[in-house]
Amino acid sequence: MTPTGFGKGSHLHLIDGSAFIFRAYHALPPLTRKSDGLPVGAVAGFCNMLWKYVTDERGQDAPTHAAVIFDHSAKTFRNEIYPAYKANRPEPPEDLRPQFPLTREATRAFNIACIETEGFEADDIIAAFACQARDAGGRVTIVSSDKDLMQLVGGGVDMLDPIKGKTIGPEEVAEKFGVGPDRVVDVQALAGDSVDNVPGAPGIGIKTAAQLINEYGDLETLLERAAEIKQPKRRQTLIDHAEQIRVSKRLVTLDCDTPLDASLESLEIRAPDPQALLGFLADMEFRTLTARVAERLGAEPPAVVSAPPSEAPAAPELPAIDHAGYETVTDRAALDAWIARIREAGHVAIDTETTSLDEMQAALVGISLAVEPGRACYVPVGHVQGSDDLFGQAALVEGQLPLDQVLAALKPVLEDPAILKIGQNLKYDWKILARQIPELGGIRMAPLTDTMLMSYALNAGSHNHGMDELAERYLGHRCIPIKDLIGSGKSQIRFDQVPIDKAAPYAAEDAEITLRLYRHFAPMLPVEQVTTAYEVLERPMIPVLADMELAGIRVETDTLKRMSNAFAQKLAGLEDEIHELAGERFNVGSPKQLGEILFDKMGLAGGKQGKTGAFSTSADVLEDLAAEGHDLPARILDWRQVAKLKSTYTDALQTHVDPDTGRVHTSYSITGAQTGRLASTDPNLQNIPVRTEEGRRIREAFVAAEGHRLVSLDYSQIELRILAHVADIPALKQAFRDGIDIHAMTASQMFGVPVEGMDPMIRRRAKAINFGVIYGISGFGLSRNLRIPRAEAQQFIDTYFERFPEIRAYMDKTVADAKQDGFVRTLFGRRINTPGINQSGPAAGGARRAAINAPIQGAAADIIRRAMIRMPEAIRGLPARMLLQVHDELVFEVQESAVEDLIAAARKVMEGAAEPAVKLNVPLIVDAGHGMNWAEAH
DNA sequence: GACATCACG
DNA sequence: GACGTACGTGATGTCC
Repeated sequence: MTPTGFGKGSHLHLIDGSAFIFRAYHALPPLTRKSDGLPVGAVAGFCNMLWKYVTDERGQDAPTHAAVIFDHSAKTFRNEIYPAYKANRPEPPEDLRPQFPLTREATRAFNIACIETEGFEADDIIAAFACQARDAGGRVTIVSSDKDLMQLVGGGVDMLDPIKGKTIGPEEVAEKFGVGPDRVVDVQALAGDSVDNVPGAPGIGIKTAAQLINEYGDLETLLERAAEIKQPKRRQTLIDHAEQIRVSKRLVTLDCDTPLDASLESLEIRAPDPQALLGFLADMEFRTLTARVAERLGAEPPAVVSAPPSEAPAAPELPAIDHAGYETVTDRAALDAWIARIREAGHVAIDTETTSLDEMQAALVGISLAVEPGRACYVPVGHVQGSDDLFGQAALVEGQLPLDQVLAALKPVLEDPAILKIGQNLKYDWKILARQIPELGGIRMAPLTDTMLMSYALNAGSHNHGMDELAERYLGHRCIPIKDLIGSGKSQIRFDQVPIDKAAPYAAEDAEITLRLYRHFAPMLPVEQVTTAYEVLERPMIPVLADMELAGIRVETDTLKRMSNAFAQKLAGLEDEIHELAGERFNVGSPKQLGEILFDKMGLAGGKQGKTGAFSTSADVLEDLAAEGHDLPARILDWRQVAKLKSTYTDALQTHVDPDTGRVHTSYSITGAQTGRLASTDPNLQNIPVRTEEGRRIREAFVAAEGHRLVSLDYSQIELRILAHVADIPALKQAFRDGIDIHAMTASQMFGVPVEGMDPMIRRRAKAINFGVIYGISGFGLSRNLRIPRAEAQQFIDTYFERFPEIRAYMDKTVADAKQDGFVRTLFGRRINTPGINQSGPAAGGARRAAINAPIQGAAADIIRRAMIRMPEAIRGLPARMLLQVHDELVFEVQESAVEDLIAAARKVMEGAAEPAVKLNVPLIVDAGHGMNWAEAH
């Protein structure tokens, strides 16, 4: 294509390549090329971003010219002006360095101009191109969100934040810097920049700088007239540091005269050469992207081979996932042949299809099996046709093997201790099969291994662990969406209504994918040193949780109904009162309408909040208003509390009582929380009210069966005890050994007051700090929690760290480890990835705090898991069942006569649960209670 | 489906 | 000086 010149009507995009790379690196988990282990995560992210950029629809706004600009070397002319410039930039991570040249290659593969010049920063090159293009009468868009480039905005130049998709024009720049783009460098010169090590004026930030520049017009005028400044400290700073400020300005000012190796014309947009682009992507072994690009370009995708290192024996090429080797089993001979295959292989990947996600209600529709990649079968047993009859039953499709015959044939295999059952979220299938053929005692599958739990042991913190996501991520395969079979929304059908020929490929694929995931993950466990965590903390949870869920807990619907009625009356009364106070009727449940009434109509203080610009009406805000004596917010708080209790608890809980068992059967997610905690859903039984008297009464509806009692045992202060152990804090450890009130001890040490006769207020503050520390405390957070001034909160924290210096050391070490390794570990070896830890900016704080919290919360989760896994054996012979787990509490149902025996046995297991893996140097203490219902037992 | 809110440890 | 600010969850109702 011949260059056609650059001028009016032309539109140049300048892409900040380095920003793309770092963004890609930190956004993605470490990824290596399969064949040789070359790190390619950042290249993958970079290519995905470029591809998204290239394929974005822009219509009229489409660029005519484009270039990606990179930094070439660390030393530039700025180091001659100021040697310390960018001196405190950390070295790029080890696994990122080899990826820099690959990103240049990627850019060329996309056929976009790739620009870098020795000795010049990307920002200056961008500036020079932008100035030239602007002077030639064209438009320029800088694709970056770097604030250092904002000085270039205006006169046909704007910016585009590639992540948020937001255009940055003069207004946005003014919003950020408080001055127009032409004065941005003046503000930056004054404020300096800690990241780039630009000194600026000490004690002056962007706000103050903008105020000064707006007052005096520009930096030179300001420095000349510095003597007129009223604030003495500020005046002296500017006078003393005038030279440093001028140097800073030279550092932040981008150079439009930077020499350029390429002409504007040469940046004209060119279509990529499919061969070159696909060749590069295949070489990088990016399966998904290669396929996507090939499809879009209408080209044949090249084979993506991850050849193993040449010295290793070649692994057999796996057949493609193409559904060709799938079989539908409809006769006894075929089923027996599959059972023989399973026996010979010694393992089987299994998946069940059912009519419902609720395992208590679900009926079995079919079973799929796989023993080797490329080959799987589906055994339909419950597909129906036609509509339901009067009893809600439809006719079975002809030709399916009888359900009971299939189950009776499979039971010996599924329970055979020599045959490994491989599944994805096996707890689901385990529960389904346990409920079948009750006359034969159900099917209790064993031994088990679970690809979802393997992924969790390896990758907790990096991503979720559902099959579709794992298949796409690790096998480069997109599964058939369930929506294609059952639809969605109102027209959704049950799986048993799906025709067998449509169901078979879907179901068989699930078994095959599971098998392939197993082959992928299993060898990684020892390499990543998570085998023990998987074997000890994950895998054994499956039957334990399945039995708890199947047991359920008895809930009295009548009690809930009575409460619902009482709440309804109370709500109606409160609503009348609220409308009266507001002077109009409105939806009390709408924060939007409430905000308008409180803050617009009544004019109460409490400005706008949040990114949506809406008023916050959260309990925090309303409590402050109520404390000032306003009645309306106080009534709203009352209404909210009752409404929550009614809707989430007394109403919703009734719908979860199983009609067959009269009990509520929650479902625990083993991989739902990043730290190793369980999560409870449908319904969530881990957040039943307890903190208020009115809420706690809901627990009265959770009752023991006839002749039984509920027993609750909970760990006392387990997270603080773990902190005392891992951070090795002598004062804390001693206090726990002596069994004294830990918060009172903390207060006594911090404020120098005796524990005896302590002011409850002081103790409350110490308690808040003790908890705050576990969460990665900040002065701001503590001040808000305690409603005290920030300075005071900060003072407490400083005193705390002074008194317990080991805590600071532990936190620093945890964060340093996370930064180096990309993960943290609990005492018991559980690994939690910390992908955001090396980010910069506001997100970094959150990642840092999460990294500090994870080993503590995670170790507590490990301990109770260890107790739960040992519990069935420890209480065998007692007429008792474990029903619920609430993070640090276990709830049992036991015959009246055995209450004390159960408490003794369970307490022994819980208090000794860390051992023998870890010998804690603080005692674990378990408190116990019992009663007719959960309120009494807790 | 996003957001705000609030229940728990 | 400024940034944004306690950790981990799930369910509900409103509003677009």
